[in-house]
Amino acid sequence: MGTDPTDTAAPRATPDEAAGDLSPWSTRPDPEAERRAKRMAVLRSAARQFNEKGFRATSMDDVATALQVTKPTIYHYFASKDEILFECVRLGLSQIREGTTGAAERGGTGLERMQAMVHAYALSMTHDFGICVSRTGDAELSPESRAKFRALKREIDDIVREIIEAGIEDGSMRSEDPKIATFLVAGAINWIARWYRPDGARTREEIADFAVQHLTRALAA
Amino acid sequence: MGTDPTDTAAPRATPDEAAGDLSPWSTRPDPEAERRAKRMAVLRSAARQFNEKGFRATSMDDVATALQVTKPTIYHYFASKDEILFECVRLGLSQIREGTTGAAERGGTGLERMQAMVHAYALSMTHDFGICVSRTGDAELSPESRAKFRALKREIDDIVREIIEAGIEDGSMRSEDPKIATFLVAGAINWIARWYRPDGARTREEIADFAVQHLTRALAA
DNA sequence: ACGCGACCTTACCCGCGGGTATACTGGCGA
DNA sequence: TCGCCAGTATACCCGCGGGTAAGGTCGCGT
Repeated sequence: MGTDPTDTAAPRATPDEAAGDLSPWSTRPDPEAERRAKRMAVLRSAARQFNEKGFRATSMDDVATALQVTKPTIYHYFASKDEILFECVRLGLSQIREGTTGAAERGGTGLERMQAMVHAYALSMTHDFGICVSRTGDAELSPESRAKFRALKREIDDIVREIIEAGIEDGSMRSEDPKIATFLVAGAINWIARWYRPDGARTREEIADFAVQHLTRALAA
Repeated sequence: MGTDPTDTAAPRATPDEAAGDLSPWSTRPDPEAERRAKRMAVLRSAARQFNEKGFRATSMDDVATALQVTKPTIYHYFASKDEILFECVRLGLSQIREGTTGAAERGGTGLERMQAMVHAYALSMTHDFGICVSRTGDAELSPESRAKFRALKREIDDIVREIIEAGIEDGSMRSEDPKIATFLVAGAINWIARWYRPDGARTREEIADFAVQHLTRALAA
């Protein structure tokens, strides 16, 4: 049993000093990178099932069995179902934010930045966590998570609105009500998550490109 | 008790013949109109709560107590929670369909019909049952209801797409992919249900008017 | 060697909520 | 005056699912 010398690992060099844990030697199977990888696997699997069956209709047993483990294993990595959902939408929102802020900070006219922004945003809506953002209603989160969720979504809306306002200011765009225009644009993009299918007639990129074309036409001066 | 002659009704004329039940005399408190009114009250109350808290988070007790009755009373009028949700979305969808088909069948260019269609559709998304349509995911319905729900939604999409295609044909509109354009337009409109608040800065009509202006600009030739 | 701690299991708890069995009431027709 | 039926209530059932208690195993550092 325990006496079997399964010496599968590489030569274990005795760390000549307490050189921290950065040494590429040390323990082979990684300290906590594995933990993060497992957390990530849980989130991916959960997000996919949430998107398919809905959050409430997906039980923790569903999440666990999809990963071939049992429920308490999941709870070893996450405190609650709410935390899992929140992490999913947080990941989705940070991906969207990276894309949209990247577009906002690049050079060019407002219209050009808008084009880059729509492209990045639309692409995000075809990936698991982005879909999760669109499909998750405020009601499914705990009050605290809901507050953070709303704040993060609001950030995205603000970025979009600021780009539109900048475009109006520099004359490359026009709209009588940038606030409502923002909601309509965001709605068209968010809704992609509801109908996009990976095996559909169009690729992600084609959809994103078309969304850019269609949505900017409504605002171009 | 029962001897109290509460003769609140109009003079009860003895029906001189078995003249059916169409006579405006006959029994005062109506035969089944009241039943329909009560069913409708249940649906209204349920829809509002579904929109506010979400379908799964709204219990049948919630629906009942909001109407100052108890659960079995609700089940006297509806067979299941699923039926209630389905009736809500059916009402919402038929309202949308009336508006959009009305627009499709009126005269004028494709663009003009599109304007009328967007206006009616957007208006529907600011009313209880329309909001219900937008917020209800396929996953919350039973398999049978889900199939019907999808078929009805598909009808709406078809109407929108046909208007767009007609507009392209008559030269009043242009788009490289009417199918995806339909989804983007429908998405922008459906999403209204997610952010519209009756006490917001804009009235329903203002929002609908602006949606017309914004969304048709993306497709006008 | 030994024990400790990370990890994963089996087995369980318990509240919530959809739905029901049953019984009471009041009004209408005969 | 009797019974029937629509309508409503009280009290209950029970399965589902989030979350936990407690124990086993493996691999590491000492």
